[in-house]
Amino acid sequence: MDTSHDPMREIVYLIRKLMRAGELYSKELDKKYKVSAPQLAALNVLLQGGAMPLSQIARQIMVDSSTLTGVIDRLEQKGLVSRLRNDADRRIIRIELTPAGQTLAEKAPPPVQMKIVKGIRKLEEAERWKIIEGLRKLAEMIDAQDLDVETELEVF
Amino acid sequence: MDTSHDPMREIVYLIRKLMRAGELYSKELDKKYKVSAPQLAALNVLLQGGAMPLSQIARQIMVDSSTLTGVIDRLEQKGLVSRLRNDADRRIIRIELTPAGQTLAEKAPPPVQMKIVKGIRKLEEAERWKIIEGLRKLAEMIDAQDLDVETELEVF
DNA sequence: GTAGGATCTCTTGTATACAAAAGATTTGAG
DNA sequence: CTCAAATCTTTTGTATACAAGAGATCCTAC
Repeated sequence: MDTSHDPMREIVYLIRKLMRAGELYSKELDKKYKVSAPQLAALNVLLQGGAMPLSQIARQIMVDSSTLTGVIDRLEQKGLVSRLRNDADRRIIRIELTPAGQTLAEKAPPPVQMKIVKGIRKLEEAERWKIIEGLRKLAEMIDAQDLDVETELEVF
Repeated sequence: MDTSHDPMREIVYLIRKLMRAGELYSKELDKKYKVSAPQLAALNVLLQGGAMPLSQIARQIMVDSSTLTGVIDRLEQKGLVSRLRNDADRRIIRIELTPAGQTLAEKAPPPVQMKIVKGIRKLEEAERWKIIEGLRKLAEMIDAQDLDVETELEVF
């Protein structure tokens, strides 16, 4: 994709590249630790926050509940978490780490795009802050707007 | 996810958020134009570069060939592209836009994360360049390294 | 000319992802 | 108290994604 003349396209291209790196990192994690990045993300949330409902984990790692159901299924099959029906409100299923899950969550790398982190580590402090500020601004923009494809036909 | 005290985690969190925005944007595109973001990306590459083999499209939009097979399948079912067996080298299948595909590729928004683009458009010129430079650095880092999960256990 | 490797596409298997809707349960309005 | 609305998890359907390998075809040595 030729991005040499359009800053807009270049940013999008670069973000796409970062996304890919994240996906490849997940595959690598899966090979070495037998857990994917989303699975590890869930384990980490549980390690930090203790047992909690599925919906709360979903919010924290920003995936749909229906997606997380499958993720938790696979973690349960591996014996890393267990489901507990809440007696006070029987709609809620509390997910908790098993001892094996706790051990893995403590020793495994964080559920993130490590290649990116490696890259960031090599940057100067000032560079790092420039990136953070830029990304924060983008994230704010995304929060503030709603999705609206229709009105954007003339953008490019 | 609490990112208040760790710049590393914050960057990763923000990138994750941008990734999600891209996915949601694709769903929205699909609803309005009946083509997803990867499908539109393929159409755009064809619009820019003319008919070309599947493998070349895959390289340009940075997906695996096996992934693109399915994407092209769905575009073909919708009558937006057609497959042509190359006579000189019968392994190669040239993908080309149909008239309908051409029309759609010309009128649809670019195959990108429009929410992000909308955000970027609102930034000052200087801000914009800060972000681009930061992302470029990250992308360079990612290019320069190989994936290595094992040695990263102590990072956090 | 032919055997072995390289290349291109497709198939199979697994894991995300979301939307929409279903099922179970709780809450709230009247 | 009861019935409708809201909430939580799961199911179903569709679309990415990659790895590994199969199948077809081409190319190179010999």
